Amino acid sequence: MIKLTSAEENYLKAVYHLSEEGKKNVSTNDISAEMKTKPASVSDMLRKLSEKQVIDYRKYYGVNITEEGKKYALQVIRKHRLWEVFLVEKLRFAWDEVHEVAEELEHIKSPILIQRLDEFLGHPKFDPHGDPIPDEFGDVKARPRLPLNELELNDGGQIVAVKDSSAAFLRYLDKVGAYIGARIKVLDKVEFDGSLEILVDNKKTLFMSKDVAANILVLQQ
Amino acid sequence: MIKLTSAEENYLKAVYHLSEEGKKNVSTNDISAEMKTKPASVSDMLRKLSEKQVIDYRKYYGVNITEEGKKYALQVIRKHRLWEVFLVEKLRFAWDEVHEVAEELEHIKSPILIQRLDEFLGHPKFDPHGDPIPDEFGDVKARPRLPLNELELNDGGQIVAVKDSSAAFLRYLDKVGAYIGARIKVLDKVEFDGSLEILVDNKKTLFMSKDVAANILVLQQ
DNA sequence: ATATAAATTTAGATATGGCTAAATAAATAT
DNA sequence: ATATTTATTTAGCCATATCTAAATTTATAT
Ligand SMILES: [Mn+2]
Ligand SMILES: [Mn+2]
Ligand SMILES: [Mn+2]
Ligand SMILES: [Mn+2]
Repeated sequence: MIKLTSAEENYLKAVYHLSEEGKKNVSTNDISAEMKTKPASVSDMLRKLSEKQVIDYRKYYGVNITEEGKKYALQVIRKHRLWEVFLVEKLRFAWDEVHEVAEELEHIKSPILIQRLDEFLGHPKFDPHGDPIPDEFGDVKARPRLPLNELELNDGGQIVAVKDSSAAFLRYLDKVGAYIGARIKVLDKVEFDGSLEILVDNKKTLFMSKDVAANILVLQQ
Repeated sequence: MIKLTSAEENYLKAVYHLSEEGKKNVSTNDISAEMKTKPASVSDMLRKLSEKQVIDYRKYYGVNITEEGKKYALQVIRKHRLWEVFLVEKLRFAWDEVHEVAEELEHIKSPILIQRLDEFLGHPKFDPHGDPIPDEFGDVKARPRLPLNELELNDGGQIVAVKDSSAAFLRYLDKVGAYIGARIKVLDKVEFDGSLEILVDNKKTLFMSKDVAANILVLQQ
C-alpha cells in the first residue's frame, strides 16, 4: 500500500477526471489548467506519480491513469462527495459552499472515519451536485445523463447533476430556480446561438444560454 | 489577521498547553518532548511564531504565549474538541479513538464550518475527555477539578475529566469501569506507594496506582 | 523540408518543516 | 572560580511543492 500526499491525491484526482472526459493521453497543460499550477510543477508531479505507479507517463506524450491509480482516485472522490453530503444534509451548507471545504476534508486519513460517515449519512448514492459516490470498493453507479443543450425540441427529462460546481454557476441556478430533481422540457432551441427555452416543473419557463445548458446534466425521459 | 500553517498551529497549541500547566517560561526541550520533534526543529519554529507575534521569545530563556497567540490557540483547541464530540456523539467513535483524527480535522480552515458544527452538536461545553470547549470568543468555562490522588481518605466526588488522553490510558479506564460522570469515594490510600481503593457509583471498588489516579480529574463534592 | 510555434521538461530558486552534528550559552558541581 | 554538564541555537542537509527562465522536444505551417 503506497502512501500519497495531499498534493499527490489532488493531482491524481485531476488526472482521473480528465481521463473520464474521454481524453486518452492527458496533457501536462490540461492538468496545469485544472490544478491552477504551472506546467513545470505538473511535470515534476507526474514524475512522482509515475514512480508510485498510479499513472503511466511517457515524457512529452501525456499520461494515463493506471488501474491502481484509479482505485486511489476513487477513494479520494468518495471522501470528497461524502463530506459534501454531510455539509449540505447535516450542516445546512448551500450546494455552492461545499466544494472548497470538501477539498480539504477529503485528505483526512482514517478508514474508520469515512466508513462511519457513510453509515451516518445513510449510504448516500449521489452528492449535492448529482455526482455518484463510489462505494468502498470504488464501484460507481453511473446514471445515464447528457448535457441539456443536447436535448431536441420538445424532449423532456429531469435535471440529475451539474457539470460545473463553481459557486458562481450554482448560485445562478439557485437564482433562476433550476435544481437537481427538477423536471424539464425543451420549449425552444434558438438556432442562432444555441440558447434554449426550458419549461421547469410544468410551471415556469426559463431562458438559458447554450453555455449554461451544457453544464446542466439531464436524465432523458 | 495573520495566517498560521498547520505545523505552526500545532506548536502554538503545545506552547499554550505547557503554559497552562503553570510554567512561566516554556522551554525548548519541553516543547520538543510534547511535539515529538527535535529541539533544533523547535528553535526554528519558535523564531517563526515569534515573528508572527503569537509568542514572546527570548533566546535561551524560553517562550511565553502572547494574548494574540492565546486567541489562535484557543480557536484550534475549540475545533479539536468540537470534532472530538462529533466523532463520539455522531459517528460512534470510542473516546480513545478520536484524538488523532481530531488532530487533523482541527486544521480545516472554515469559520462557517465550525460555527455550524457547534450548532449541529448543540453547543457542547465539554469534549469526550471532560475538557472544556472554548466558545467562539475563546472564553473557557473552567470547572474546578483536581487529580484523584489528591483526595483525602473518605473524600467523595465525580470524575469530570482525564489528564492523559492516550488510547492506552482510556482503554484501561474502560476496562476497569471508570468513566466521566462516575461518582467516586476514596475508601483507602496506601501510604507505601500512594495507590488507592475507590468506590465507584456506590457499587464496585477499584484499586489503582497513584499514577493512574493522577490522570483522573475529579470534582470534589 | 525546414522554419516557426507550441508544449513540455529541466535547471535553479524559494518556502516549509523536518533532521544531525557542531557551536555556544547557561546551569551545576567541585 | 573554574570545569563540566545540560540546554539551546546555528549550520548545513533532505524532502515536498511551488515558481520563473531556459532548454528541448513535438507539432504546425509555409
Ligand atoms: Mn483536495
Ligand atoms: Mn460535488
Ligand atoms: Mn493538529
Ligand atoms: Mn480531548
